[in-house]
Amino acid sequence: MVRSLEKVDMDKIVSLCKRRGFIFQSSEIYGGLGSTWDYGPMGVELKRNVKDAWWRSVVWERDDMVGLDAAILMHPRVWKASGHLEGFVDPLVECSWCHRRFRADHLVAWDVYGVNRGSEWLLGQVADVDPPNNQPSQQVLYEITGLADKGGFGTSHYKISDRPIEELIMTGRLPCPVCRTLRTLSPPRNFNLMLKTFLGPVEDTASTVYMRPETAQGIFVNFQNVLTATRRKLPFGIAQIGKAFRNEITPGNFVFRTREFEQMEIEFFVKPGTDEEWHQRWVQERLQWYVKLGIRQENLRLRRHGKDELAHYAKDCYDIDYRFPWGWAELEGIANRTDFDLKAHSAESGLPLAYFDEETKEHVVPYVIEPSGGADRAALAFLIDAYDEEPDPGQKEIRTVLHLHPSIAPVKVAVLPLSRNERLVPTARQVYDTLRSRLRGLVQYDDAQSIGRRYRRQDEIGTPFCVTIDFQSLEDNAVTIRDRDTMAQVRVPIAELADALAKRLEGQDS
RNA sequence: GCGGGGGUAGCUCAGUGGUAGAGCUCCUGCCUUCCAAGCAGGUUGUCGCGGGUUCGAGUCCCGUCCCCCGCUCCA
Repeated sequence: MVRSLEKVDMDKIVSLCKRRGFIFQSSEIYGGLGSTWDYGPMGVELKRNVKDAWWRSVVWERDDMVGLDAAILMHPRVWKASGHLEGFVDPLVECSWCHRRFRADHLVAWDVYGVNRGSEWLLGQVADVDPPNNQPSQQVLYEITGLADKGGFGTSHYKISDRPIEELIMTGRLPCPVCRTLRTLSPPRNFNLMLKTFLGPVEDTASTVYMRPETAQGIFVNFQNVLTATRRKLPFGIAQIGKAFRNEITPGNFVFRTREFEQMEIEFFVKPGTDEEWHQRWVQERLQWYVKLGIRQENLRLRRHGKDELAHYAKDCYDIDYRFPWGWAELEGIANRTDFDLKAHSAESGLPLAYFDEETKEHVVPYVIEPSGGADRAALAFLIDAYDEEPDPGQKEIRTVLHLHPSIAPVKVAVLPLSRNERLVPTARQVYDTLRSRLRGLVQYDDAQSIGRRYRRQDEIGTPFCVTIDFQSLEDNAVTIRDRDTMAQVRVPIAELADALAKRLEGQDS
């Protein structure tokens, strides 16, 4: 079974998602609403399975984790304390000539002075985006000072100094870092990435609240509650799955970046000093989760954030990236948030948020390791990685099949009578009824059209096993189990069918 | 926000001013044996939306929404 990424293009995925009921565009009959998507009957099963697998892995299978489900709407002061009100703002600068946009805080600017006989004068200004070395390039210097025409002279004649970016932009003498045009950069405009709404029926008197931009804060503000209620000792973690909202400037790539999305977040509280070790452990733990559920290792990578890339709360961060058809992109970030959040909420609320260490008889503010993944992104990655088109032996048709791990496949088993012949129906319905009650997960019944067509339909939604009832079944009380990946068939007595299927579905779990 | 491409049946798309189409899918019936099979039938459209020009608009004009690629960013 060779699955190459070249076969996957997003149009085919999007098309399959709609055709088979995985993902629909939201509000489609009204022309759609940008960046919002609805999960159909297959999609909701897939996404639930992904979330369940995550929950099982990080809560049920561990003894150092508990769960939580906090409200989406929280007190506005939460966002003041967390820094989102101030810091979750991208100051954007736009060049009116080339229409490129830059984050002002990613621009680095220098004044360039010429020096002659002890006096100095401003030759010009230079901007660059995330330069590798903290200096403007020689080429840029020549262009901005016009020295190239005069044959140029050495850098010893320059004096370079940093200045606040905003001030430089206002002077109009700072060129666009890409097209180098002068006087075209707009003043920085703040894009607050939080969605606002109003609490209370009358808009003018209602209070402004925010739709949470991350589920994490619900965990931090409940830290003391959980600690008291569960009598946990460090280290321990709190897991939460829930919707979050961000006014992304540029959403896109199907469900990859949307303004409403679902997070699977852990805040793992550890003693200061042990945080770096726990960080490494969680990075490996989380990476292996994707591998275990079937994502090919070569399509996954770890990427450590550069210092300049870190969020305002983070000391260190690794991304788990997946090789999407459009390139490497983040599935999950595992950050070391230090004691930033607990201390911030403690300061804002005036309440101590700390842990009493019985050994040292001291209060400590735990450090926090945060594995934070996107449920929608994970589901999409599983879908893409499972997608395959195989040549159909003997036929010219291609077989489209999702090689989904059984535990996340939307339909576990399909029950297919060989034909609609009425003699087959009672046995087929009986098998269907039994499997529905005995198996964990969705079981489908399909008797429409030829058996081959029905196999292909199930392949396309990634159903691991099909059970076929034929006329011989009426004689020997046995049915056929057909394997999605190999298309091989084995005959099993009906009495043993549920166990045989359960074994196959769970046997591939590890 | 800017540039480029696009929106016609469930899907992929054809249709450059004159009766809305094709392939696949889907549905019904027949078939005692297994991989989109065969035979016989059948359903499907606010041509993204709103205006305008015209005797007549899927087609031309204006506006608008949405999708894709790029610039940006994160889960």
